[in-house]
Amino acid sequence: MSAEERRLSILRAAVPLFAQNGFNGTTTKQIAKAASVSEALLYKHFPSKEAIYSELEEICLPKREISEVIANLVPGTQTLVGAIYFLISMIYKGDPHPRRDGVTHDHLHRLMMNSYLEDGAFARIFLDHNIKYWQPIFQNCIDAAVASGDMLSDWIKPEARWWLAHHIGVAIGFLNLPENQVIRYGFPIDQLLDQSVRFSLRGMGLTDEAIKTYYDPEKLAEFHNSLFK
Amino acid sequence: MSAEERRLSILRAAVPLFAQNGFNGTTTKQIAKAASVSEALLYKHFPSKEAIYSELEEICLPKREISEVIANLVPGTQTLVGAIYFLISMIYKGDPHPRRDGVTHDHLHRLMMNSYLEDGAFARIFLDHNIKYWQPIFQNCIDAAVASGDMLSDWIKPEARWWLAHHIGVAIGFLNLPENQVIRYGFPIDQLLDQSVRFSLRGMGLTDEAIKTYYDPEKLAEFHNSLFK
DNA sequence: ATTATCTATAGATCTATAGATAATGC
DNA sequence: ATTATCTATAGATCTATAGATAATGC
Repeated sequence: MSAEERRLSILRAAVPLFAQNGFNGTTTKQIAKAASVSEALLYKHFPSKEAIYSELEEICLPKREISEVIANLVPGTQTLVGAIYFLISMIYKGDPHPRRDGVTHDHLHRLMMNSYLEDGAFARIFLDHNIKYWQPIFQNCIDAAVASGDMLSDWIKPEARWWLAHHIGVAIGFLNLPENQVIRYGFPIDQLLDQSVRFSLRGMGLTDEAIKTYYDPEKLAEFHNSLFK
Repeated sequence: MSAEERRLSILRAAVPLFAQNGFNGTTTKQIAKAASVSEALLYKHFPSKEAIYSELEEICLPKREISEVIANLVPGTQTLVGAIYFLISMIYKGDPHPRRDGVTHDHLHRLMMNSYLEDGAFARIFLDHNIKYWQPIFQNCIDAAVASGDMLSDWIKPEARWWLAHHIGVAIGFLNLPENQVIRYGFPIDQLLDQSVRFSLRGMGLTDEAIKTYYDPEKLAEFHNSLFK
């Protein structure tokens, strides 16, 4: 195996371990075993365990930017509703078909959450990468929705509209990581995505009329899946 | 020092360490040093490092339940708005004056976040404890707000109203833990609490009219502080 | 006498390196 | 020749315990 291939295979092997057990909970021995190499070889490719950890982002960014598909849709209320549904369901549940070979959504999510408890470096790289694609979509759609009267233009900061929807997605994903349910919502968990999207759309300032017109969870779930064909 | 006193002093010393560095990032040596005792003594009071970690909750629950103050207010829209503001600001920023000797809000928050990445045991204990006080307040206030026409009664599940407001609080607290800002909101960070509360109130189904009438951030900040006198 | 505490250390494990060997490509 | 890889191990550190000593309260 060439140096570069081996390097990547080590990183791929390290992702699930660091994701599940955090930096301190993962040993170089575990990584070596998962990558089927000796511990010594790790240090030929990386100066330290710390270096392996900090270079994980290299294989965690998606190859094909799915949000590009959305970027080509006509900006408007319908697209906005779809984008918010898509944003929240992607953060919460991830891709139906993973787009990063071997790196699942759960791994990525846990690496992000670990990062927020550390210096945030990994999270920053990942968010910066993604926000590039999302920001113009949201901005244009919001402008269009406001112009068409579907969205209130009041006290809310434009960026707060999508960031707080994003935050709802992060929260429902994060707080429901443990297998043993921590939060007892008092309603079936399979309604959580729907409730969160509606809550966010209304919080963002979309009128209840517009939500009724444009938010169709079944159609959106279909649309969501169609993006991954 | 008596056995019980020593036990608690060890737990108190361990909190900042586990909070900052997680379970695997904390050593028994560090705990012993922070508690000014020998490592051997730790094991007279606890069977293992794991046991120290899992018993931290003992000193993390507040002595005086601040939400009891709110429970005595008249249920209604005004109280609901106050309670939501209070809930979110407490999760995000914590008490102005810490109520758990030595255990700061930041420690508690980090222990919670670590727990969600583990088995959720600590988080479950803590949430169960608190929800007891909050749930009836929210339930009664929402009923009253709906009855008075200040709150829509539509698709939203009653429990989703407060849980998703709670989630917003968790998210803004969690995603802003790193000293180096990860999220670039595009508006001043000191407006984040206000934006989050408004977003939540609207998402919950409070009418914009009711928000205008009952939500006064300055009064609420004052009220918030008055609770800790 | 009992309780609280310490010193010393066992035994395991962890990160990282030194030095040797096998495989590859010119 | 160069590159990829391994075995073996140094040196540090980690959790936990054994056994001794100091302090306390009847």
